[in-house]
This record gives sequence, C-alpha cells and structure tokens, in this order.
Amino acid sequence: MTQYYREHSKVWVSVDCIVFGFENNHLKLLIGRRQMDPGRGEWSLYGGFVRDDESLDDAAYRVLRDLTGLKKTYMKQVGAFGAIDRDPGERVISVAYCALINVADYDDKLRQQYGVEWVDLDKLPKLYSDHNQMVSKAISLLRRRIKTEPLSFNLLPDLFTLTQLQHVYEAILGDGIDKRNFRKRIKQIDFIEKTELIDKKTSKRGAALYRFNKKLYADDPTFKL
Amino acid sequence: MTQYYREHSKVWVSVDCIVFGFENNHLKLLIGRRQMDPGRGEWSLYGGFVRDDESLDDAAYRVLRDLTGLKKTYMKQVGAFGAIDRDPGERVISVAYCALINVADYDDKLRQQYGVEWVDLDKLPKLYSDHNQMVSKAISLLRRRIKTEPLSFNLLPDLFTLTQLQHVYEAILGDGIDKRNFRKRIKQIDFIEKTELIDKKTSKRGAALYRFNKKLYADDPTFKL
DNA sequence: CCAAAAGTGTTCCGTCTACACCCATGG
DNA sequence: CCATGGGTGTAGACGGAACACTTTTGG
Repeated sequence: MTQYYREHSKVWVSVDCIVFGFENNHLKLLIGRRQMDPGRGEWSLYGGFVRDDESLDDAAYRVLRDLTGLKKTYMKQVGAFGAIDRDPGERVISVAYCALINVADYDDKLRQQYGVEWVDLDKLPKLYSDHNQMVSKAISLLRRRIKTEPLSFNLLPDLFTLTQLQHVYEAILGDGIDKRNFRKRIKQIDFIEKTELIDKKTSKRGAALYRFNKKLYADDPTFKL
Repeated sequence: MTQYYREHSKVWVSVDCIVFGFENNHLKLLIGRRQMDPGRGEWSLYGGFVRDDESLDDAAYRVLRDLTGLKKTYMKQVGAFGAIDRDPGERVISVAYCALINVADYDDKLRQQYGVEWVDLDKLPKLYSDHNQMVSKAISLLRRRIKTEPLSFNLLPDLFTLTQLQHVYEAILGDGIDKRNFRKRIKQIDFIEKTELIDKKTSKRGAALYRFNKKLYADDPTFKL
C-alpha cells in the first residue's frame, strides 16, 4: 500500500504568519530580519516548518505562540504558496496564515528578544521570497472579510472607543468614513455594547468605552458594516 | 546550509480538483470511485501528487488536463488541508483547487475511461477523507466570488442565452432570481454582448444568444451582479 | 390555436450618503 | 477661555425588490 505513496517525492512544508496589529491609527505588520540562510538578513515574515505530529492549523498556532506568547488569537489560512523556486534553498511549500492581535497584548521584551518589529503596512519593505505576495493576499482577504465578520475587535483591547473602532476600519479599508454614519450603524449592532466606563486618555471630555459581546454575536452571527 | 532544512521532515503534498459543471439547470461535480488503497471504492475527488518540477498551480492544471484534456480552464486555489490523519494511509497535505468547466467541452468517452461521473451537487455522497469539506469551502468561495467576478461564463458554451445564464446564477446562489431584474442588470454590462444569432433548441420562439467579451472585460474589470 | 419560453417597465421602499454644529473638559 | 476630541439628526439620492402581461412560433 505505501508503495503507492513511495512513487512520489515528499517536500518540506512550512507555515508563515502574517501578523497584523493596530497602533497610532495605522495597520502594522510584524516582520523581522531572517537569521538563517538562505536569505539571511532580509526582511521576512515569521514562520516555521510543519511537524509530523501537528496539523497545518496547529503549526500556525504554535509558530505564533512561540513568537508572541499569545494563545487565543484570530487566525485564518490565507493560502498555499508553491512556486518551484520560491525558496532559494530547497523546494519548500508554504502555507500562509493571517493573524490579528492586539499590540498591547504582545510583551515588548519578547518582541525584542525575537528581533521582530511592527512595521507600518504602507511602509512595508521588500520581503524575503514571496512573502510580499502573501501579505497582499492577506490584505485583500481582510478587506473583504471585515465587511461581514467582526474582525476589528481582535486588533483592539477588550474595551475600546468608537473613534478607535472607526480608525481600525479606516486603516483596513484604506479611506475615511463619515463619523455620524459610522456611529449610526454601530448603534444598530446589539453585540457592540456600550459600557459605563469612560476613557480619558485620548480626550479631555472622555469617550464611552464599548465592548464586543462574543456570546451575543454567537447567538446571532450576522454582521454587516 | 541544507542542514537547516534537514532538521525537519518532509511530507507528501497532493492537489485535489473540485470540478464544477452545469447541466440541466443544476450544478454538478466530477467525482469517481477511488481505484487505489487506501479508500479503494469510495467516492472521491480527482487528485494527484505534486512533483518536484512543478508548482502547486501547475500540478493542479496537469491533474485536470490529464483527466479532461482541457487546457484553458478557470482554476482557483481553495486552500490547503492538513489535518494529521486526513489521509488514512500516510501523512499527506492536500491543496484543493476549484475548476469551472463547460460540460459539453469534456469528451464523454474520456470521462468514462477515467471512471468519473457528473453528480448533482445536492445529491453529493460522502466522499473520501476530507473531500466533502473541500467541496463545502469551494462552494462558499464560489458563492462569494460569483457576485464580483464573471465566473458563470466558464460553465457555459461561448454562446448562451440569458435564461441559461440566469439558471447558472440560480444554481450557484441556491435560489430564484426575478427574470426582469436579472435582464435589466445584464443589459448594463458592456462585456456581455448580444449576438445576431438565435438559439432555437430551447424554445419555439427562439432566444438571442449572448457572448462574454473577454477583451472588453479586461479593459474594465468591474463586475457586479 | 395553444402551449411554452422569450422578452419587456414601473413603482415602492429601504439603505447609503452627504453634511455642520454643540458639548464637556483639562490645561 | 480655548483647543481638542466626543457626540448627535435629517434630507435627498440611489439601488434593489416586487410585480404581469405581450410576443413568437412549432406542432
């Protein structure tokens, strides 16, 4: 039976994590300098090889957890990248995953330890291999999904102001949104709850803090911005 | 340098083709009985292993061409499937691809020779391994994309009637569309050209035949049904 | 002459968009 | 007291959905 498999050759399979964050009203990407050959010193996504005892998804979660210490992150497969010479060393097929994390949850000591940086998405340098393509695909997926799935909350703290939320949408969609229209729409969404708490950090008057109610969303998972 | 790779293990990678067709106003899927172990005799998508000298996309095109003889088909990656035990024999990661073909272009002798059949999508049996999941994902991708990309033409002959076109949309989206609203929208789309030809096969009165003008679409690739 | 599919417009309603001013507060 | 960001409503435009009858012709 294994004869059937043996006729064919195996390849290395890796996962690469496209980690988005949100800071100073800008989308950021977590990238670092490659510390191994081939491509040593080039900017690169953070990745790792898939092991025998883990699924692709598990591999992606492991790689992200290794890097950030974060466990329950939003993660979605972007796609498999398999050009013959995409890796300059050997034939490696890579499966890209897109993660959305709250920058504040990421211990900055750990970040420095791994030598990765938050880079502004619109100042993204040339990356190793086909990583720029992966990022492009991730962004276009993100832009499409943000309209029908409550993704933005993954980029924010548990409590956030409506202005922050609006800035996330603007950063992802790439242009401005009318404040009144935005807030009108948000008000109609049950699972975005206003709390009694006030955030005084960003303004003198203070802004109401909101919260994403996961349970309410699970009850009625319809979303349309 | 290769030391770096050697620390990790390789896996088999295959591609599986989800081939959609359209016949008798229904979406059909091309599936066959597996002729090898493991899973001999089970219904299955048609697939093959990725070779050293071809990219993932090339592998998918090769597998589809082997099966159907068709070269310039619409094809899109659906995603990578990598559960540890998804293949009952060995660890195999599979990348699923979705193809849309015109049933009439597929030589029926060839089809029989390969022992594959067109099966109504809503009568789809239990398939081998995780192939049902692949199909589900392909359909949901298709439903989303059909609204913003001119995909339906791939399932039809070069010349088609508006009624046929409408049936394709109904089959994919899964419910009825108002004829007048549909035709109103189609009329606004420049790259769907009315020809002087009349199709008399489906009605006594005859229906105008239309054509998808690829060049016009390439000039202005905006589409919204 | 009739069955069967092709073809054709209008009205209504809900949704999206544009738009400008007052409020509260810390410094 | 003023600079700064927070918060609010309305009117007009637009697009999508509902809806029924006439035309053509092969048998």
